[in-house]
Amino acid sequence: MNIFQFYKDQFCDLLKDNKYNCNYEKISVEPPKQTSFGDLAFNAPLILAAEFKKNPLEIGSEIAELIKKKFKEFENIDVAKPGFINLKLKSNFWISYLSDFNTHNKKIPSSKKKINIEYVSANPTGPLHVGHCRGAVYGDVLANLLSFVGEDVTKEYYINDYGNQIHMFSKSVFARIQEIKENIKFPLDQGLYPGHYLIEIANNIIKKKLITDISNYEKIKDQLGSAAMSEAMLMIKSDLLALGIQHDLFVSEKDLVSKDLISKTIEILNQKQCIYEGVLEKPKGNEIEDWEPRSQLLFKSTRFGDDVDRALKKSDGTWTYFANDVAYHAYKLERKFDKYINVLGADHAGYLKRLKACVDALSDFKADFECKTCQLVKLFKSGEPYKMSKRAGDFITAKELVKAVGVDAVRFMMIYRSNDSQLDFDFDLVTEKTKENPVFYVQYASARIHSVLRKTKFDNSVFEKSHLGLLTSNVEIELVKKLSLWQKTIELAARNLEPHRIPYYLYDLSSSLHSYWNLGKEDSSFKIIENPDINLVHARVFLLNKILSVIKSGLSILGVNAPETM
RNA sequence: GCGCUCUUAGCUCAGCUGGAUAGAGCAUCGGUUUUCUAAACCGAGGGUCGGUGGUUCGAGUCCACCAGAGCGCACCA
Repeated sequence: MNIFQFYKDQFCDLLKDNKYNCNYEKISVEPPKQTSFGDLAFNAPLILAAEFKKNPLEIGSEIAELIKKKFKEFENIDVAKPGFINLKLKSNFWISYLSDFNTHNKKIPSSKKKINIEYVSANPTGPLHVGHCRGAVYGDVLANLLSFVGEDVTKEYYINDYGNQIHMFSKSVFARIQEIKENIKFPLDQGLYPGHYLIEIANNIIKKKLITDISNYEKIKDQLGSAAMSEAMLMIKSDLLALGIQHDLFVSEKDLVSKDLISKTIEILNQKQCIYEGVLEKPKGNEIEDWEPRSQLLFKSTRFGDDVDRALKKSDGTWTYFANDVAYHAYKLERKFDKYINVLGADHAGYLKRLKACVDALSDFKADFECKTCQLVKLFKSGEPYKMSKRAGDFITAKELVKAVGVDAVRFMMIYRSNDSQLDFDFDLVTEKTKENPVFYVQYASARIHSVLRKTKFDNSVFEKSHLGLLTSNVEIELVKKLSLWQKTIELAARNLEPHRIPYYLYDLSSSLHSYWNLGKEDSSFKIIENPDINLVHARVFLLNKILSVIKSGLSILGVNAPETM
């Protein structure tokens, strides 16, 4: 239960019943700035004061009286300075809260939202590199989070397996095959993909006998292209698996093209009068040598908030990449989701407005379509920027990163910052086994609790919950209060698509746990296991179990392991 | 030139649909251990929230302008 939401609803009903009408959207029940203020801060006096043109403190004491009359679980109700009502819940409220605490909220099936989330969608021309990792993890954690709060999530990958780059890729693989089979040196001056992974792809194609006759490139290029791409996709899927990611659906651009979806979609836009033949202005700023004014088929994206209209056809008359993408989004819309999320790298941010524009055009502004970008990741090693290898086409792959620091560290750290902020990723820090490493710190909390569970062999089912009343110390009640922030945290994270709130919360909870743990060193009455009162031991273990369940749930949303021992 | 994102403690960053005295970690300084996992804990100092205006009872949060950083800017994908 989210107690803040619960009391907000309760208090709003109370206000309504007593004719305190206002914009209830503005009313909030939140944790106060300082714990000394109590457990809940209710801002109604500030909102009502404006509405009723009265002193907030005066209204505050009226409402405080109403609350006092109706609710018995508050130990203290104060009206404070600018116009807050601060409420402190009795400790027996927290005890019963703990007793019923659950990490999940049941969601009524009818309120489930169908959500499509597209992420990674890296080109099928080679393995994932480190630059893909952040968006990949962000998208995946978001998917986990939305599933956790009860939504129906489809994880989607769009494969750009069509167009020029695929020809170049296929030529490159061909050159590598020639190099292997006929000792023809790989040409470095023809703009081919130089990366070493192409050798691996070439070898696989030879090994699997996917292509045997290499005498005439033109004759086999389509077959070779498909073979090379499916090899590349195998690489990507294996990289994703190493990152703990599995998509539900892979949509192929080539399929959309072969189903003639592009011209069909463009015709829809045409009927909506969003298409015209026109000439784009020369972009300012960066000089383009071979620029020439050109009449092209254009999408009127400026009507939907874009900066310029966008080309749908190239000068040779074929569809642009964007035209295909419009069709892809039409295909998404056709499948009727309640919400569409698209995760992109910061380097594609410039693409965002035209995507939104085409979705708005196709859906008549009805689709809930949101693009999220992830800022770049800067790699560090012991505080120094990490230099990538200079060899052309060589980069740190996702797999190398996972191999170097482990999937837990990669996932946790990639999500540890707001997606809008650039991220420093330090290879050394994330493998340290000290509290400086947040991954370790949270996992250590899990291991500590497990160690207690092992020693006490405590059986939840035989525990008499009435003994929870033995948890009388302030720190224990504070721990329960911290647990109560869990629901709020995931709801906020899910609503705003901000999964970074979860590791922050877990860090905070772990810190409270470690702190609690160490009390026993100063004062043996705080020892959890070595305590004469067996019922108190059980009550404390019950509390630890609930903390563990939150840590486990949180880490499972992040896709990070919660270890039993370390 | 235009667009998107960022600017909060020495460093790296949180900060909820605008709310009370702006929070963590690192670093610095000082304490706690014959351990229920010290791979931990406790304490101290440290701030003109990039700048200037505006909106209002109230702005780190919203708006405008300015400055700095990152990313991107026909037909590629």
